[in-house]
Amino acid sequence: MSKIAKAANVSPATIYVYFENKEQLLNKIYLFVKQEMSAKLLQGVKPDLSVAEAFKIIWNNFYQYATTNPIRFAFTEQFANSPMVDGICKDESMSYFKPLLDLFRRGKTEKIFKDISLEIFIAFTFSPLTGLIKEHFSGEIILDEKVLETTFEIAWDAVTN
Amino acid sequence: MSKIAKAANVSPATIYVYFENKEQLLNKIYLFVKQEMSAKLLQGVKPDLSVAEAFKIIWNNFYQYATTNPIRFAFTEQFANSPMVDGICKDESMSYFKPLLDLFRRGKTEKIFKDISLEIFIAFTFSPLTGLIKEHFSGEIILDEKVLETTFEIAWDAVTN
DNA sequence: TTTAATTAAACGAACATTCAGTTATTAAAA
DNA sequence: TTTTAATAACTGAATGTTCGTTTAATTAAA
Repeated sequence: MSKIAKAANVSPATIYVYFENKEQLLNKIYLFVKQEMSAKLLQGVKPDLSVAEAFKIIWNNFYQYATTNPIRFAFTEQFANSPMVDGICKDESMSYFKPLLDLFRRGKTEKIFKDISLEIFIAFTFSPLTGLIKEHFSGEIILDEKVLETTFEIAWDAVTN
Repeated sequence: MSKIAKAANVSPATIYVYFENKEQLLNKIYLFVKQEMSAKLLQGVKPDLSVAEAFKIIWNNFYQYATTNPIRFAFTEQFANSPMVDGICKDESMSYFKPLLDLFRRGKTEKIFKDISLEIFIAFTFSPLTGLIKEHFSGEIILDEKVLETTFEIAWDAVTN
C-alpha cells in the first residue's frame, strides 16, 4: 500500500478514502484492466464485417494488447489465479466481453462455429494464445508472425464446422 | 511459515534446517507436485499402446489428477503465474514430462500429429483442459463426462492430421 | 464558515528469519 | 551392559521488519 501510494504521489491514507481495503482496490484495478482490454479487443471491428473477419481482428487485438501491455496482462493472469478475486468481480469482468459473446452467437446461428459452449470456444481460441504469450514472455519460445498465424489457423479450425 | 510449521507439527526453525528460505521451500514443493503429477499422467500407459490410446489415457489422467487433487492443482497454477518461480525450477519441472515429449515425437514421426512445436501442441491439448478445470472449480461451468469427451475430440482434431 | 480532500504519524498484527539452548541419536569407551 | 562423548536434529522464543490500516490534524475548496 505504501509503495502504491508513493507511486501515485499520495499518502497511503488517501487510498483508503477511495477504497475500502487492499483487496477491493486490487479488484477494482482488475476490473479496470479487463475493461480496457475488452475495449482494445473490439478496435477495428465494424458491424458489416463477416464473422471470420471480425474474429480474426479480435484475436489479433488480444495478442497486441498483451504484448504492448505485458505488466497489465501479467497482473490479470496472476490475480485471476489468486484467491483474492471475488465472484462478483469475475461476473462483471465477463460482462465487458459481451460483444465477443454476441459475435460467437452470430457465428453459431450462421453455422460457422461449432455447437459448443462459450467456455469451450474460449478454451480453444484464447486459452492457447494466452499460454503461448506467457511462454513468450518467460523466454521459453519466440512468438513470431509465423507461429502466430499457425496458432490462429488451428484455433479457427478447432471451433468452426 | 509459522502456519506451515504448525501444519507439519514442527517448529518454524526446523524448516530452515532443510530449506534456505520460503522461496526455496515453495519451489521445492512446486517441483514435488509437478513430479507427482507427471507420474500420475503416465499411469496405465504401456509401450505397446498406440499413440492415440496413450495420449487419451494421459489426457484423462491429467483431468483425474486435477480433480482429485484440487489444492495441489490450484497451487501449481497460482505459483506458476507468480514471480516466485525461478527459471531453473521451470526447466526441471519440464524434464519430468519427457515421456510426454517422447510420445509427441513418436506421434509426429508416425504422421499422426501435425508438424508443430511441443508448445503449440500443449496449447491446444492441455491448456484448454486446464482452463475448463479452473472454471469448473470456480463454479462457472460443469465439467461432466459429455463436455470432457467433446473437449477431447476437439483437442485431438486440433493437433492431428 | 462549512465542507471536502488530504496527510503525517502511528498503530497492532503478521511476517520471515535467527539464535541460544534442549533433546535425540549414535558410537565409542569403560 | 552401562557410561560417556560427540554429533545431529529439533525447538521456543525473540528479532527486526514489513504491512495494511486508522486516527487526529491540516490544508484546500466552496
